Amino acid sequence: MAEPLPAQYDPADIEAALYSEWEERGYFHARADRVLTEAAAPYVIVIPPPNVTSVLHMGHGLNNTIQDVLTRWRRMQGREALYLPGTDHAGIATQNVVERQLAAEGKTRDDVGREAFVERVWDFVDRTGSTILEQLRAIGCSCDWTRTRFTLEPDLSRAVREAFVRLYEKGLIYRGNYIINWCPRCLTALSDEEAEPEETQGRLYHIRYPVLAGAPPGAPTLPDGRAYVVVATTRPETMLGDTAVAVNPDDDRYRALVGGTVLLPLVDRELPVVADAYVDPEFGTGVVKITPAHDPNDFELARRHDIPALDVMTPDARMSDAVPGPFRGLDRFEARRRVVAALEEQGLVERVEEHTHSVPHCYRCDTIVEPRLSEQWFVRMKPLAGPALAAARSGRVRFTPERWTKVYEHWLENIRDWTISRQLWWGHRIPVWYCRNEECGHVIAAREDPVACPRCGSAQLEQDPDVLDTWFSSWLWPLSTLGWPDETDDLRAFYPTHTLVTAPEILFFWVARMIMAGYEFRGEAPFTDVYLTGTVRDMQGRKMSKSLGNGIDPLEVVRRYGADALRYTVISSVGFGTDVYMDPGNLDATFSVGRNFSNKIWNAVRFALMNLGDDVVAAIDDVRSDLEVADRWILSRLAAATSDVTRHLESFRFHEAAESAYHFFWGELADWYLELIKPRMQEEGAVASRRAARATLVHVLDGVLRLLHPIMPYITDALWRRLPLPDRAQSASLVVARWPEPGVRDEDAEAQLDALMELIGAVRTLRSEYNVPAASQVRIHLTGPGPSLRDALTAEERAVRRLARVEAVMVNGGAEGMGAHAVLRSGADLFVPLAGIIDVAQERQRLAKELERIGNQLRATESRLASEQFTARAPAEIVAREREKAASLRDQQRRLSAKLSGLG
RNA sequence: GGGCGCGUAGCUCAGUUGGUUAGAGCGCUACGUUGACAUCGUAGAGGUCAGAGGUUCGAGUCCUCUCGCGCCCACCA
Repeated sequence: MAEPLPAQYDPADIEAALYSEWEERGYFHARADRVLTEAAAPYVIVIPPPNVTSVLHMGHGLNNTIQDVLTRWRRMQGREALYLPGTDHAGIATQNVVERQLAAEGKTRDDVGREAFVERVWDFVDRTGSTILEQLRAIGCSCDWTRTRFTLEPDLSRAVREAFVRLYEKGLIYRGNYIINWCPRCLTALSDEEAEPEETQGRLYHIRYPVLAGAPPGAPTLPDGRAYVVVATTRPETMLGDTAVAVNPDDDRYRALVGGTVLLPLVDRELPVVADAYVDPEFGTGVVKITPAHDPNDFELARRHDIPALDVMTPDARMSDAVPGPFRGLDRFEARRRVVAALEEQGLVERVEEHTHSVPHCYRCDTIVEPRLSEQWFVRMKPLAGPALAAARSGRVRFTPERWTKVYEHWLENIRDWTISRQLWWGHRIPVWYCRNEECGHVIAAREDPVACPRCGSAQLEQDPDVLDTWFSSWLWPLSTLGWPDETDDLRAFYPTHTLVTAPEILFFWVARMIMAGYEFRGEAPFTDVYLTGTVRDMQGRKMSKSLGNGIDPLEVVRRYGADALRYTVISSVGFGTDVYMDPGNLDATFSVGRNFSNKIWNAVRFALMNLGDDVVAAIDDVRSDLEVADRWILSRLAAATSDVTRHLESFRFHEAAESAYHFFWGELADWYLELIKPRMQEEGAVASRRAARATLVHVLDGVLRLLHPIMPYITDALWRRLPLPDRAQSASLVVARWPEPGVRDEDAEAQLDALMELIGAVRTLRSEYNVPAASQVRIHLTGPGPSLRDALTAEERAVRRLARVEAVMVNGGAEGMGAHAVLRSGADLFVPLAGIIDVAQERQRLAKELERIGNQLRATESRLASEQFTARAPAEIVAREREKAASLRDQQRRLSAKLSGLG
């Protein structure tokens, strides 16, 4: 016999060693040739690449555990399972980290220069970039580490170039002057998705603009006699860049003003007044200042009316030299104060209102985004959106929970062009070169760095200084990680992938764009299912984040309770598409479910192993004829659990899958079956009974450990290896063992055990209610037990005696003297002779209350049965059930009444 | 301004197409070291399923409205 297991489960004893072993044996390695030449069915999950700078948090813990559960489960089902890991270079995020390091040395990126800076980032990434991947190992993720990818590695960069050039050649990538979201701190453009609106308390300033020509009749006048109109704005500092004023064409108040001019205060510029339907006459004063260079709507309006744009800010959002002297160089918010002060001095501020509106913030650094006129690269999205939309509508790509489909569709239907250039250094350099030969000026987008201009032959080429949005590499991830644009074996074997597990926050950033890229570059969606997880939040409902300091470190949880405890807890907390709440302040309570369950598994199996002894265990099929009712019952329950867990995993109902396995293991196997067979295991004489119990036990443990393995890989594999399996497995580890087939239910055995458990429960309840000391034995009398209970008693009376501390079971015994009384659902009455312990008055009261309850139920049931609508329309089995219920209730009523009168 | 989601036991949540007595874990109470497990066992208390109407033989589940939370989208300066 193997070494006995320690009584306390210590995950640290087994986890690290097991993981190395799994990895060394190549269990996580998927082989393309099996798919291509042996027709193995693949199952592929490509990891949402975490930022290369990040450290594991509970969001990853949740996400990657789900991915690993799916991967391990499919692997056990015999699929060629690939869980492909990797990291994202995360343009802004990573650049920020290194810039902060430089700042600590008192330097900026410009001080070191582009080349040295990028080198420094690579250094940093090389040193720290594998942290998060190591951490994924610690939580047990069965990734194929031989295929680890990084978005900025050469192969993937080649994919990025290929994609860019193809789109460019198709005319889907263009460069233009537009208002984009600009982060004045990161000094780069942001996509619409990267600018996050936040409700902000601001002010609405009403400013008087003197009218030069076209003053509306009755317009108010300034002390100097000039007429004026009032313009409302939330951003007075931008008025320095006003180049027009607009009103609604249907606004009668300002009809005279259209075509006239006003004078821009502080600057003394003459501004034309135009009419445009964009202006809402209801809002503010109905007169809008137009600042084309600093507001996207104004920009569009200015285009329509051919109004020039005047940029009045520097990239870091200070006022530029285009504004009057006193304001030059001022930060935008300081400029706002000064502008307002100057206007007040001149009596040009009519009033200031409090005003709540949403202001876009940089998703990386939370700085208020500045709309800025600049030349950027864009992808035309409309043509790409079509197939992606059709995929969702046809169900080719399924979203779980389904409601996300609508959100996805809505975004695609209203898609806008994607700003893909970023003014950063860390990332994929835009593969565009400009010919500096003035007579040529050719623009070249190329897969390979060109040495000379293909048009004029000049060697004076200059590459675009910008890099591409990080998501421009991410959207190719399922393709590029498998080798695209080359036609690799991996690509042929594993594309399209199967399940994408990710957070809904990046549905637009990433998921939708991947689907578009999949169709555009390979004519096929990159995956079949998208499972959107909830967000991990603290008890106040706040998202866990580093800055709030409310996070839970998954590694801390692994250290304290083990990876399996973490995984079980997380999986069982995953409601269907709802957020997950965890208490960072009380890890013991939060992870008690998983920790306690791990310990239970450990001890139950340990007990089983101690009892199984050294003899060879028979195969279940060799003991069929000797199986007793308890054996048949647990086999039937295993069949039920197997089909439940499988079904729930198939529909992404992780909570239910975890709970089914948990309930079977703890509530049925440990609580009942192990207790039921204890005597049989130790009996020397009854060879067949013992042999059947041992065979069943091993078979059931084997089955349940398999069911639990995807969720709790370590403890299940460690224990499974110790099982004395009759046909010592084909495989040496659960990782590559087969997922069990459901097996056949045994209704008869289930009915018997239900009755038996109910009887034992009833006796226990009585003992507890009447404070019968644990040590004292009682006798029970049963009148009219049903057939199931009768059979069960014949087979398992011993169990009743032991588990309920009963010294004798008397069937058909009448009422004798005073007795406690319980009504069993099976219809049997139970009397426990406990003379001298029972409070008769209390018992009478109890019986009366019970009678009333039964009377109510009976009335309800009878009236339902009396209703023709019910008998006519309800399904036959429901009606039959109601009839049985009524009969049973009447029976109970009769007995209780007799009992009550018997009490005197 | 549109759209979506949530509200079930003290807490965190399950409850798949409407169908027996609405479940789990934690917490709480009582008893218990009966030879796997005190990270345990047995028993128990605790719910007008947010509220109001409706559909139905039957509603936690479907519909309408109200209240309270949360999220997403949107160019009202």
